[in-house]
Amino acid sequence: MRRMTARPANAHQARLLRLLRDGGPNSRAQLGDQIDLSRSKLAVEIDRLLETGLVVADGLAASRGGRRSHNIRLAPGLRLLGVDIGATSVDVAVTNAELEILGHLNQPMDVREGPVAVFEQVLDMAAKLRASGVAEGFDGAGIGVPGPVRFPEGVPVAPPIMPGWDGFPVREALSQELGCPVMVDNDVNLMAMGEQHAGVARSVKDFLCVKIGTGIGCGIVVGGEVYRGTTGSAGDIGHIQAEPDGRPCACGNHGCLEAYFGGAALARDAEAAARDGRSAELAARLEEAGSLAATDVAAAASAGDATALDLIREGGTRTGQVIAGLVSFFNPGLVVIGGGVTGLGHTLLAAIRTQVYRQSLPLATGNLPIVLGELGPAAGVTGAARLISDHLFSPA
Amino acid sequence: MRRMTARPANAHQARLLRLLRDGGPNSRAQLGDQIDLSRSKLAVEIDRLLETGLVVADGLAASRGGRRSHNIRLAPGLRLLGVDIGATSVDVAVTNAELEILGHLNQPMDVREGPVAVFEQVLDMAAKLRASGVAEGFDGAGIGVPGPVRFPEGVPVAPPIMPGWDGFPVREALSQELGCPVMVDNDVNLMAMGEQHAGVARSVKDFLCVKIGTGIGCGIVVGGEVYRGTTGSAGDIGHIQAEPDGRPCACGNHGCLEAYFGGAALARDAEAAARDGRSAELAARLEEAGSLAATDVAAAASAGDATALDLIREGGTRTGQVIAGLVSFFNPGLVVIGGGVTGLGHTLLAAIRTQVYRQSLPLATGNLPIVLGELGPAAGVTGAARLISDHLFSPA
DNA sequence: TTACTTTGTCCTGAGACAGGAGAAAGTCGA
DNA sequence: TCGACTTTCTCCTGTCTCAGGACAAAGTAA
Repeated sequence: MRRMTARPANAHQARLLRLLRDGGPNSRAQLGDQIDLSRSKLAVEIDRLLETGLVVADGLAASRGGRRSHNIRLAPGLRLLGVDIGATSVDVAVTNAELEILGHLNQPMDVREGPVAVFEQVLDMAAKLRASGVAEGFDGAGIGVPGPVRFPEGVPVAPPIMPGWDGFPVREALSQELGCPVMVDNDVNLMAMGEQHAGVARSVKDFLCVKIGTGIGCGIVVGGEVYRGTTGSAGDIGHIQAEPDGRPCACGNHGCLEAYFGGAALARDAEAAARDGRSAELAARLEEAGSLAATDVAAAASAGDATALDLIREGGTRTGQVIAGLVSFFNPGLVVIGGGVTGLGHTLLAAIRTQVYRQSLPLATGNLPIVLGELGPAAGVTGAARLISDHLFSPA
Repeated sequence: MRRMTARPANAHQARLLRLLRDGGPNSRAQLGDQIDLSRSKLAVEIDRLLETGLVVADGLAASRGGRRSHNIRLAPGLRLLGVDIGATSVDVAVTNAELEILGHLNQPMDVREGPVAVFEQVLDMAAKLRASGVAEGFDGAGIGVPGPVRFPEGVPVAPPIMPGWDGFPVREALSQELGCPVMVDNDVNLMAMGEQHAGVARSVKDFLCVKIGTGIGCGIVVGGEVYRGTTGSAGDIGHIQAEPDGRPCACGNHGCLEAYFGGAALARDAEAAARDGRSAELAARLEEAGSLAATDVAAAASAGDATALDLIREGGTRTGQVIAGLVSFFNPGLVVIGGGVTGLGHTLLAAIRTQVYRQSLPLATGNLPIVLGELGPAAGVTGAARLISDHLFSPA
């Protein structure tokens, strides 16, 4: 299948494409209500978009009391690839132009095997999705990686948990393999974009999105745009000090948040609790599987195991301490908690909330919702699709 | 004198006014190099600005190898009032359109006396400056207050150290008294804008500006714009927890940064050190003055008093701990340290730097300058003038 | 004096754009 | 079934924006 190569010719067209992406198919008249353009100019720009094939006319809508309108929608054949590379697993999904997920695969993976092995797997998964019939090819791809990225070039920099990835030209390499435009970002930023597009953060301009997976990171959205910092490491909160002179951390410092919580720390603490007899429930699970993961703690907690609940509460309290500082500093309109560890659910959320509401300034917490992400594993891939669609729907 | 009431008619004119403000007088040709407009369009807009009186033609510049150019400059009679209200003193200054300070007064003041008394004093100071001949009237005024502000309305909200100010319509009241447009903001944000306009932060897009005065606050600049947060309390870092279960703080919590450092805490600790005999130097000063302030600690330190130096180092370390977390989170391109306590100078700066460089992520600190503000007390009033000039130089 | 550079003005044609007129297509009540 | 009214969409025209060429003005350098 011939892929879309067209790009909007001007800002008006870009605006229209984004309106159609975020609001779904719409008539000329209703688009006119959302954009500051005269009917005539609007008609001209839509005609041009129709010519390029970026949008299509799609039948008549129901009457709203007068002549029925022609529906305009984004090219139905447009396909985006969203890739969310985690520390221990990878998500690959295909979306249409409205960022609706048409196919989604998740596979275990070890990011430490390096970019070549990982992208072989990713391309294989993409091929499987193509074979399943949801796409004949891709018009663009967004990639999330679990570490800081030099965003303009799409290159990971100094990723602590990703040896072998430093400086690897992800964007360029994948763009060649896939034959379409590619954008690369931090996985946490993509989760924030996903929740902003289709999740709990719709219509919020300034918010934080805390992702607790193997490590802990935070997506920062300012004025509706992801803020990435000067070197692309903004939001790297896993190594903020939670306890002066506390536990040693893999990063070389002491007392980092990640030394106390996150998938890795939680698994280690759970194994310790299983071994020294504090929790029979966890010990049984360790016996069975040979090692423990965050999901085991979640299961033990929902089975009522007191030690597991304590581990979650303590981790939530530590995380809440750090978030409380960030809330005072950043004064967000919303805090979203997401990532693999959200399986810990409301025990975790309650601990975080308690700590933040107790410790942050009343003015900053007065109207501050702290909520779990609503998209789960779809957040990352949706955000990835959104990243590349923002790129495709910009004037060339 | 008749004040300027004209405002730029469109974005081009606004852009030109800001170029002239930030770059000084300039020829049409050189302005054309900095703005994306054709010579003809540029000439039309400049002619219109000349008609409104917002800019004036000001003689011929030296030849650059051809015909000499006419200098264009901002209206030389334009006068802005910059007001920086602190906890214990107030700065009032007059600037021209290029934000150069033409007159500057500083007086002690107690913000707790409430807005009516304070503004009486401010208006009196403004009248003194007018009487000194630097201004015949004001085209606009920027006001900084030491607490959070609902920015669009120009109203302080829930200011902890400013009882009686909550909800006082500062913008409206002063606009009536002065008969000119007024904008109100947090004093820390104005300091950041000042350092950005004329100080160490020129040409830096994303930076933090930590102001250590009576309390401790932080101005956040994202993409060249001050970020104020959802309710205007962004940057309120004085009550971030520096020590779990630490000293009680006036805010009701425990272990806040302001319980350990800032003008108020430093004075209290110094008095304690003087009383229990740890420092003869400080004891002598306490004897003499009846109370101690941060300046006494600074003087004792530069006289070589070990206890005073320790107090500064410890405070700097605490502050550095908090800033380290913010640097990991925000990944700024620059950190500016300012406020009254900068008299403590390089002892303080060294302690902060040590802590931040030790504790933050290498990627975030790799190229991160941490420097003292360069404008001193002029930062706040310059920022205030800049705030109102940004407003005046926006399309009406 | 001549050749060349820089600055600034004038003019024209291309395109952007708003809004009126009106055709097309529908609803609804009598 | 008919007429009044609404909504959608197209076409047209006049106004405004704007870029860039031509050219005049003013200077430098040899």
